[in-house]
Amino acid sequence: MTKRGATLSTSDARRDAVVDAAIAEFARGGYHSTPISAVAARADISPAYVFKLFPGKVSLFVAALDRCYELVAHALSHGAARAGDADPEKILYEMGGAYADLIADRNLLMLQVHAQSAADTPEIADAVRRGLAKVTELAQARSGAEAGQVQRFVAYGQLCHLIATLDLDEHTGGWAAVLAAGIRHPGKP
Amino acid sequence: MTKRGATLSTSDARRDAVVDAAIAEFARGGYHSTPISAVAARADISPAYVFKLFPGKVSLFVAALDRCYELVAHALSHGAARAGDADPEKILYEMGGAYADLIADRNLLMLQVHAQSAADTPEIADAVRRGLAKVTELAQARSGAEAGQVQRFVAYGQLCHLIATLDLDEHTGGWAAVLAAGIRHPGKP
DNA sequence: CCGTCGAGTGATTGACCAGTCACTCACAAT
DNA sequence: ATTGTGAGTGACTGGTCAATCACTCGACGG
Repeated sequence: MTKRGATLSTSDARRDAVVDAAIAEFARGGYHSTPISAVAARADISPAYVFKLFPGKVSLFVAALDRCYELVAHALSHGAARAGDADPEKILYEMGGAYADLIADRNLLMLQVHAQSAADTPEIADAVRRGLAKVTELAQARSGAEAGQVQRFVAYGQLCHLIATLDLDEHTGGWAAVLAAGIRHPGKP
Repeated sequence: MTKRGATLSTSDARRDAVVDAAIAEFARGGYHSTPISAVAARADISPAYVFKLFPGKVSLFVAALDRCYELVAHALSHGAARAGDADPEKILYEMGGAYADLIADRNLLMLQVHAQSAADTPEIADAVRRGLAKVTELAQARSGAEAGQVQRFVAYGQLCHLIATLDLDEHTGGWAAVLAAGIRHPGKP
């Protein structure tokens, strides 16, 4: 997290704004089909200036991804806090609910999907591993659950990504209802 | 499945070869960063001829994806057959094993990952939904398992994709071992 | 021997995009 | 007033890629 609230030079503020724009744009188009100019336009600056704030396209994507996992970790942490000191299963359930709330707008979710697909770029793969490590360790530490429960937690998170990406719900067909059952659908209460 | 073995004009044989090449190349680079010329080179034809065999890049990708899900369905079907009429849980377990064997070379796995990321193209999203419907219905019908078990089956399949994409194994760190526990790692016995 | 039909290609076009560079402009300190 | 500094941009470059088209070549029937 860049030190928001601390004295903040204009260019650091810009950098943060560009990261926000990058999350939105990369979530829409993915890494390879999102031009820097789209991010620049959303942040209301010129494409050239993006390259003064970040050394290249990859590092901008990585910055967006780092921020994404930061937000996810933050949400999970709050979910765990909300559950208090219930049993592990219940704490994981609350964390899942907090995650569902966070990704309701789909940006953070799609960014993760696109990142997985772009993981042949080593810097991106590293960022995903870093983020996933943080999330996994946080889920395990805060819930006190066994490894198998944490594994299931992440697996259903991945399933949730698939469901959201494909816009599945019961009206898509019986098979879709099987996959989506009990998964809080992003964008719906 | 294209009628392999039936009398087959030269151009149909080419089309099949191009689909094979497309699976390999799209699995490497994903949809947006794989040029048609790469597929053409692997199939030993000119890029121009690819456009005579397929109306455009999207339909080539969709053809590759359709074939991918065909192979997956075939593998699951064999896994189910191997299990005989054991209990549903055991049949699903065998199907999972058959899937792990199939995707040992990662091409079919990575193609699915890339397809999910490219699902903002409607034709691709349709193809993924079609394939996933086939797989889900097959798993349910052949195993006789309840919806919840089938859902878990697919969720762990997605987790398996994540693990393979990021090359996770126990030596990546403790958190990776949590996620990868009991998952047959592609490319290892 | 000729025509034609399908396989296959070379060359090109038009668009797009990552990254660079020289430049302007506003402002602050001396 | 002058100078220095950092924010911000316009214009350009080199390269890539999807798609098109006119073309060649060989096989095969008459």
